[in-house]
Formats: sequence, structure tokens, C-alpha cells
Amino acid sequence: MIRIGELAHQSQVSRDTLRFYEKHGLITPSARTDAGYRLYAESDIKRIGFIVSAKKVGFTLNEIQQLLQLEVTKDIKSCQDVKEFVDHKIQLVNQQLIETRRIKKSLETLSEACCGGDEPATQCTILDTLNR
Amino acid sequence: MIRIGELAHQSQVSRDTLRFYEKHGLITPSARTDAGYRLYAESDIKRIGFIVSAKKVGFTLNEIQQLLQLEVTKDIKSCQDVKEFVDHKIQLVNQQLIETRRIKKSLETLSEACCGGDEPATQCTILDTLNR
DNA sequence: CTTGACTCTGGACTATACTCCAAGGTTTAT
DNA sequence: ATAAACCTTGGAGTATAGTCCAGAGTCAAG
Repeated sequence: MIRIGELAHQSQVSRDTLRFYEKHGLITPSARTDAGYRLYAESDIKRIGFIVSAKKVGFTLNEIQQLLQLEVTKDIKSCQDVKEFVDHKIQLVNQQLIETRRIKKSLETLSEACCGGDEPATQCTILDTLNR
Repeated sequence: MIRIGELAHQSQVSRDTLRFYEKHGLITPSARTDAGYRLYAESDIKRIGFIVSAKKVGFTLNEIQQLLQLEVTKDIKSCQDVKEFVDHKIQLVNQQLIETRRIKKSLETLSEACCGGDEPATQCTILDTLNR
């Protein structure tokens, strides 16, 4: 059993963030010392690893919480459920991708129409366009 | 000169949002009635239009404020300055695009490795991967 | 026995972009 | 005259993901 500082070190997640995750129900230390110090077991370390990995692939903390639910109920939840969850997230990310592309395109159109010269911007096409 | 409700109606931006924009220095009503009611002139309406357009192409409120600065100082700022501002934003959006693509790919890899069957998820490759 | 490193809690603060509310004043229509 | 509709301000709340701090307790080493 390790204390919070050690876990922070091992998992590269700050103490404050660990406590923050706890407050939001993502993880609970397996035990406490008599003085109230958090004590983490191997399983807790793995759980933090899970959270870190899930964050890397783009899940929000809220989604990670749901994933952890799936983790816990592994034997009553099927692979299909897990896959559906991931596929749903892919849909969300895809929408975000489309929106970001749209924005990029708009900005590029804006930029391309601009002469970019060093004359005063009184007639700047960019500012003109945004004014409509 | 119109009042806030009318401007909200015309610009499709809520009263609260208009006051919010004011608090954050994006717009100031040209006048007030004796009773303190905000009064907006044509130029104010245009300014809101500018803000709405700029939001549509993906600028944050902070960036819009900077754009409005450029607007004001049109004759001392060049087209080049404006274009540089937009091009810098394109860079930011591009980074976001790359990151979102990375996430999408990670999720797809995760999903593709999963059988998606209706057996219990005890051996689910998705959960396994996230556990590493 | 004291110093330094570590931990605890609760709460404030960051950024982004609003949204909602309460309590009160003003305008407009009937 | 009064009710409805509109306006004012300040402040709180929403979601996301933390970060930072103060004041206090704990623990190991010199």
C-alpha cells in the first residue's frame, strides 16, 4: 500500500488531481491510515492507469466513469456493450472533426481572399466579410 | 436606437448574452435612456453581426475582442496584420484537427480489435487495452 | 525535540461561454 | 389605475478539468 505522493509519482498524476478524481467518484483509496492518510493498493494503481489510458484516447472523465462501470460489471455486460460505447464516442469525435474542418475551411477562405499587403486595413476583405 | 430586447430579436442573441458581451468588453450600447435602459445604434447592431460571424468561423470571444481591436485601428493596422492573425488561428485549428484525428484513430483501433459479441466482457480487448 | 517532508480538509480560483434568478424600476396598453 | 411586458443590477449556477492555498495534523531523522 502506497500513499498519495508515491502514487502521484508513479502515475504522473498530481496529488490534487488524484483527490479530484476521488471527489468525482473515479477512484477510492483501498484504505486509510489511522491518521487519515490515503492508502492505495495495486488495484488502485491499475485503476489510475486505466483512467490515464482512457484520457489519452480522448474520453472525458464522465465517459471514463461509465467505462469503469462497464469494467466493474464485466460479467453482466457484453463485449457488444463495450464496443457500442466506444463506437458512440467515435461518432461524437467524428462530429467534432467535421466541425473543426468546417471552421478551418472558413478561416482559409477568409485568409485566401486577403491581399496580406502592408497597406492600411481600411479595405481589408477579412474585416469586410466579418462585417456581413 | 433600439433597446436590448429588439437587438436580441434582430441578432438572434439573447439579452443575457448581449449583457455578457458587454461585461466582457465586446460591445457597449451607444446610449442609455434616463431610466438606464441600454440603447443600441446601427453601428452596435453591425458590431454584434461581426461578433456572430466571427464566432461562426470559430474565433473565441477573446480572439474576437482582438479582431475588434484591429477593426478599430484599421488605418494603423495593415492587411498583413489581419491576415497574420487569421493565419495564426488556422494553425491553432489545425493542431486541434490533428489531435482530434489522433483520438479518432485510437478509438477506431480500440473498436476494431473488439469482437463485439454478446459474451460477457470479462476478456474484452477494449477493457484489456485500457488496463495497460 | 524540533525541523522538514508529507498529508488532511475545505474552499477559492482558472478558462470558456453562457444561462438563470431575484428584487426592483419603467413603459405601454387597456 | 393597474397589469403585462420590458428593463436594471448583482450574483449564482452549469459543464470541464483541474490547480492552488491556508491552516492544521503526522511522521521520520538528526
